[in-house]
Amino acid sequence: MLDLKLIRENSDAVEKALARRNGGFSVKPLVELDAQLRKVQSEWEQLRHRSNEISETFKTGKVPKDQMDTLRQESRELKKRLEEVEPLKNELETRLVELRLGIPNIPEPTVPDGQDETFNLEVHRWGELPRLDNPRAHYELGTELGCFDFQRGVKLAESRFTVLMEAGAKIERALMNFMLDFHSGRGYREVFPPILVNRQCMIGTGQLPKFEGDFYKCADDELYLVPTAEVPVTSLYRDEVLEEEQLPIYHCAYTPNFRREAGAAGKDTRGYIRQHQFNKVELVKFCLPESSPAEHETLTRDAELVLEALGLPYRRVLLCAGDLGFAAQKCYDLEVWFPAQGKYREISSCSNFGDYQARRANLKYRPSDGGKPRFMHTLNGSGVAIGRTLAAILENFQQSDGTVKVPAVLAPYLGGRTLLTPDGLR
RNA sequence: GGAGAGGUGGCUGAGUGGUCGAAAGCGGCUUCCUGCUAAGAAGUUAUCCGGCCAAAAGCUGGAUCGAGGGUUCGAAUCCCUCCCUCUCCGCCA
Repeated sequence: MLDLKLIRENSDAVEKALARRNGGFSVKPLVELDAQLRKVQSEWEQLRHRSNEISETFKTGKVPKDQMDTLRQESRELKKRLEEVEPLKNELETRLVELRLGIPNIPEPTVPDGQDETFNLEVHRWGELPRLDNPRAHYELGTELGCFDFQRGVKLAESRFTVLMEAGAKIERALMNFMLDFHSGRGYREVFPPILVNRQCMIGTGQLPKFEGDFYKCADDELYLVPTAEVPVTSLYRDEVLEEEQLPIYHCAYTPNFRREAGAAGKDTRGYIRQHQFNKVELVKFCLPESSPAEHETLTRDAELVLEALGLPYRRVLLCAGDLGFAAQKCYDLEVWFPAQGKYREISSCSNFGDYQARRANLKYRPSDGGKPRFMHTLNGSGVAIGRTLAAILENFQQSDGTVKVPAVLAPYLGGRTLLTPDGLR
């Protein structure tokens, strides 16, 4: 959510900044509604004021008998008028909030222009690409090695659900534990949040109300399956005022994630890249406004270190304004190399949200100089997506004999076994 | 799921129709005193929105005692609906 005063007083500048995004967002209707609301609010306040005055005179008990009825009458008339003005005021307020919730964050100045991912800027690359004559796709290789059962996944749920079998399940679990241990050893406090969350959480981080169709919802309970751990973890301190000394706060969290992939028909239909349910370890930071740019860099770096520890070649990309997520003001994607596809694919997305989510979720801190509570800044990034990591390991570390060398850092989580063969892990 | 109790300021907790944005205590902040590891005294201490103001300060209006509605000139207080928490029972990994 953007600052209403900022929109009101700099609507042209805000409009211009938002124009860098796709989607034709305009604050004009919001500015008009705001002016209208303030007019109505002013009348409403005057009515309430007079009404309060009348009550006040009663309170003193010094009202002559003959005036009491007149005042009572006036108050009743005020109330009648209020019954017209108040619903209007409420309606305008509701609409204003709805409009505000529908406005995305403003791209930060260092974010490049551009409408789509072709305008994203590569920041750097890491790792050597594997030399493979005929790299096989992770889904073929993984099925052969008994890691995936795609058909039965569909039988149990529907398309884009997969059963991980034996070595596949074990490596997935090893990755989960490895990433959690990795990050909690680097100052990220581990949390394991609810996977069903209420609507307020989804609004707080920016998923709702704009993207209603993208998420799974429990019909009878007004609860949503989390599309990312970002949602519950960012909401941890919702409606709280923390002390400045408590910041920054770093959390890491594993959750399964659920996405309807509504707009993704035909994309990545084969394989383990795009699932309705997938595992991810997420990093979330809460910090002071002035430190969020630096925190963004270190958070992204922490995600990169996971890929480096695993030995997976990747590149970092700075997203252009048109490719930026709704709530983000700046975002780096980490893309891991998929030899069979011959391209880099997103495996982590690290965003700085500024105070955008903090306004929505009401995340504040009290400055140590004793000033008024202020909105903090929030950041998060995948640290990293586990399913895609498994797929990348299969593709990058496959060998000519059909086996896969599993990264050594996972050995402690696999009973020391790091060679994936058709007969399982050895 | 059943029965009961309850939701008040950063916390504890009083308040059953106006004198209540709210006692008291704790905590926080400021000043004073003293001076040595702690204590005393006084004052101060919620959030949000609007207006005046270039802005801050300040002044001023409005809202907020779980949420929404109702009764009344007037609601933390009375009535209705909903949500949540706690205790006991039941059920259950």
